[in-house]
Amino acid sequence: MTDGRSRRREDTRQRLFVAAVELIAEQGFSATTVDDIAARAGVAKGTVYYNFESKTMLFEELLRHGIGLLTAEFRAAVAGLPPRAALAALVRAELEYIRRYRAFAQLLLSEMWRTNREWQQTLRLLRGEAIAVIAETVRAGVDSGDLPADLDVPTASSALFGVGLVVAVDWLVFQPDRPIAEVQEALLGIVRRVAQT
Amino acid sequence: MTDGRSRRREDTRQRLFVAAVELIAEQGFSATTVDDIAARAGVAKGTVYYNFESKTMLFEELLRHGIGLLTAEFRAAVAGLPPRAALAALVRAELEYIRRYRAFAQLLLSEMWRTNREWQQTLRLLRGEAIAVIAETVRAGVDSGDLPADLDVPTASSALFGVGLVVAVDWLVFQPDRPIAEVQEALLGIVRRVAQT
DNA sequence: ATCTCTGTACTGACTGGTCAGTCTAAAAAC
DNA sequence: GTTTTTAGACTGACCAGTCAGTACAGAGAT
Repeated sequence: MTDGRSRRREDTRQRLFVAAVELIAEQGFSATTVDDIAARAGVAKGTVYYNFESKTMLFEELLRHGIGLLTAEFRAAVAGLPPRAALAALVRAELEYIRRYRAFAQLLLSEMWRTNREWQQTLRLLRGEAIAVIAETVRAGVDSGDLPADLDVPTASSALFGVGLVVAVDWLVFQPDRPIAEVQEALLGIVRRVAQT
Repeated sequence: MTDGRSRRREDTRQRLFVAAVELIAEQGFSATTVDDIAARAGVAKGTVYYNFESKTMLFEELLRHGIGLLTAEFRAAVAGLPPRAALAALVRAELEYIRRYRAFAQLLLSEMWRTNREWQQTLRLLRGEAIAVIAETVRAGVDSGDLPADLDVPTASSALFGVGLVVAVDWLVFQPDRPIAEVQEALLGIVRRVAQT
C-alpha cells in the first residue's frame, strides 16, 4: 500500500486531481474535457482511465478528497476549545483552507447548489459532514449558554459555512491583490457580532 | 412594435428565457443543450436560433434581462430613504427578488465566480451595475456618519450582495419548506448588527 | 367579401465537429 | 515478471448551428 508502486500511482492521481480542480474551477465540470485534464497533468489520456473509472468518478473522488481534508481541518481546529473560541477557530480554518486550495473552493461554490447532476447526492452528503462539525460546535455553544438559546442550529451552521465560502471566493476572484488576512478579520468581526447574545 | 406579430415573438422569447433559466440553474450552462431549452419552451430548435444569435447570446441576453431587473428594483428600493433605512430596504429587495426569481438567483450563484468563459466579461459588468447601487448607499451612510468611517465601501458592498445571495439560495435549495420571511429576518439582523458603529 | 401577395415566425431534418470512453502494443518503473 | 504508464487511433453518441420549406397574419387589390 505504501511501496514504491502505489506511491507512484498516488502521485499520478494527485497530479490529475490538481489539473482537474483547476480546470473545473475555471470552466465547470461539463466544459472541461478529459483530454484537457490529461494534458494539464502531463499524462496520457489512457492514464486517466487506468486510474479512474470515468470522468464523473474522478470528480466524485476529487470532491471526497477535498471536502474530507476540509472536515479534518475543522475537527482539528475545534479540538478542546470552548464554544466561542471554537467558532472563531472554525472561521479561521475555513479561510486558511480556502487560501491554500482556492481552486477547490471556487469549484465548490459553483457546484454546491446545483440540482439534477449525477454527483449531486455525493456532494450533499460531503457538505453535510463538513457542516456537522460546525453544527456540533454551535450546538455546544447554545447548550452552554454562550450562544442565544433560540438560534436555529442547522440553519446557522450552513449559513456560516456558505458565508465564509462566498465572501472569501468573491474576494479572491474580484480583488485578488488584497491579503486574505483582511477577509479573515472582516469575517471574524461579522461572526463575533452576530453571535453576541 | 406592439402588433400581433411582435407580441407573439416577445412571448416566445420570454418562454425561452424561462426554460433556459430553469435548466441552466439546475445543470449549468454547458450541460444544458439547446434542444432541451427548445423542448421545455415548447418550440422547435430553429426557433431558438430565429430569436437568438447563439446559445451564448441567449445566455448573455438572459443575464442582462435578469440583472437589469434586479438593479431596477434596487434603485426603486433606496429611492429617497436615509442610509440605514436604505440598507435594510436593499436587503429586503434582494430577498424579494430571489424569492420571485429563484432559478435565476441559483444560476447567478453558480456562474458568478467563473473565470475563462465567453460571457464572463458581461457578467462582471452587470454585477458591477447592481453592486454600484449598494455602494452608493453605503457611501452615503459613511459620509453622513451613519456607518463606520473606516468601512471599505466596495468590499462591504460586494460582500453584502454575495451574502444575501448565498444565504437565500442555500435556504431555498436545502430547506425549501421554510418561509423566506425567516431568512429575511435573519439577514436583516446580521446586517443591522454589522452596520452598528 | 374573396383573393392574391408579402414578410414574419416557426419547423425539424441534416451537417460537421466534439468528446467520453475503448483498445492495443510496447516501454518504463519497480 | 508485475504494475503502471504511454501514444494515439478509433467509435459512437451527442450537440451547436444551418437551411429549405411551411404556416399564417394582415395589407392591399378587385
